[in-house]
Amino acid sequence: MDTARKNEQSSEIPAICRSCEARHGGICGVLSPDQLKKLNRYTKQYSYESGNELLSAGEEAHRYSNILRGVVKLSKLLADGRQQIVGLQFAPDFMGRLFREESDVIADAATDVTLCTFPRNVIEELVRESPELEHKLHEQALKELDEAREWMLTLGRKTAGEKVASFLYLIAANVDPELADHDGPIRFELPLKRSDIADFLGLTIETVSRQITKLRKAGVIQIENNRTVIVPDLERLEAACETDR
Amino acid sequence: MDTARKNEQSSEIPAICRSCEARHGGICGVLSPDQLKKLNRYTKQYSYESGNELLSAGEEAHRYSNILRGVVKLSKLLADGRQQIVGLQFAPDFMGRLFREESDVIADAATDVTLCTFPRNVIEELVRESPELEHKLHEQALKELDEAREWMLTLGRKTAGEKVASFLYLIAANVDPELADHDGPIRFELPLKRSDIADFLGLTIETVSRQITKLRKAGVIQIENNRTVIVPDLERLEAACETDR
DNA sequence: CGAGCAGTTGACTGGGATCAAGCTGTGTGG
DNA sequence: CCACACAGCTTGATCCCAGTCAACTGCTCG
Repeated sequence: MDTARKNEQSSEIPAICRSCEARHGGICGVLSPDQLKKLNRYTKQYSYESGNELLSAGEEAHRYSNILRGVVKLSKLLADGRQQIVGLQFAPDFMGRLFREESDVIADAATDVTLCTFPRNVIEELVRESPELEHKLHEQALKELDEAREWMLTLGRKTAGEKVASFLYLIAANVDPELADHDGPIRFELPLKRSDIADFLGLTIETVSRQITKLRKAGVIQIENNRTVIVPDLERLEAACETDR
Repeated sequence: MDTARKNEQSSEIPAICRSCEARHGGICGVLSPDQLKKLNRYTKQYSYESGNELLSAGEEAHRYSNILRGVVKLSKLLADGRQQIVGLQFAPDFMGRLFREESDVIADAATDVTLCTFPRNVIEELVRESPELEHKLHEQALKELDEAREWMLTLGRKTAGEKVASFLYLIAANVDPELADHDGPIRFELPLKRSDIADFLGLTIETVSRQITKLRKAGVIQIENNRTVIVPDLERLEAACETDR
């Protein structure tokens, strides 16, 4: 019977995976119990404190990862130290540049982070034998491309005030996606400190600070403890993302 | 015999595909003769003059395309008309956002463009039955993501002079990839007019013009006819991409 | 208590935007 | 053939937004 077969299969799923939240949204969701068992033989979990480097540019990445907890910032550097954050990744995203020896971005823990890591070659072999896995990763890449392009518009054409509003909106939407059509106030922790926000927006920390103050004085947001933000009306914040001229 | 079999197979490739240059670098290269024949039943070629719109944001894309000739710009708009180019595509790139009803970018012909187009559902069916095709498209998506992130660094952290140098360097490298380690002068046509360059760099046309003049006076580039550029020493141009402070 | 990090605020500066004029090539019609 | 219009580009004068430099607050940790 079908349900019996399902139960039998799921009983073969490694215990550590069965209790793993990343399995549902993450790439492991498309793997068969056998594949999960194979992968599980080589996985290792690591935890990092906020600020630690997970992967540096040009370094050969021996392992890929799922993000189980926390926020990872991907950034790029110029020779003289100027920095730009080019992506943020949240659980249960897959992290790592497939089909390439080395990464050209730096990955840092923006918050405390836990990763479930696997060796390059194991993942690449699984990708070869599982079109579903490749499809899943392909979709994630397209999603990241959409996000990067949206962000290029922000970086290239928005004012400082609009940039800060856009960042807050991005976090508000990402932290609680199901609140998108919810009308009440939204409250969340910023995963980045001011200097990271500045690196994300192509601004300085002073400008970020001033624009946050401005949004606060305009009543669009409220601030607690520098890191906790309350958005009383998400639509007002959304409007601030592109009307500041 | 193997070679005989190959010849027999290749004789089944549709004539129009056999003479198509995009087949080698493009996605069609991974398709079997049978798949090519199937696809070929639904393909249509279209040509567009520079400036024409190929696809508008929010519009449902019924067809995907290979770019056979020309340069396509992908851009995004804000409500008040501010524009940002978020990607450039050259032959033989594949064009279209897979697995999504509608595109969130506008595609315009930056130069005269010829496309080989196919219906959405045919491509998506081929992707489902051919892991090689999905892999090829996945790799292109990752390449575009790398490019987008490189450009985010330029948009967020470079000065106007560095931005313009970076753009010229990008074109010089893309137009003639095999000239990468070639020492002599490089000469090429800019595929974009000044206003497009400005939209690509997040600048105004006046600033673009001034910075081009500055590079010309510094001897980094020479200009003929506003559109033709000569780079006597690619390394000097490369240096100008991130040392302008 | 002091050291040090994160954030805010103020005064001043400067790079790129804005506004405006002029230049150059190209096509069009008399 | 010239006169004209127009689009693409350049150059100049001025302005303003965000960067820079600096001082200060608040918090945490030793």
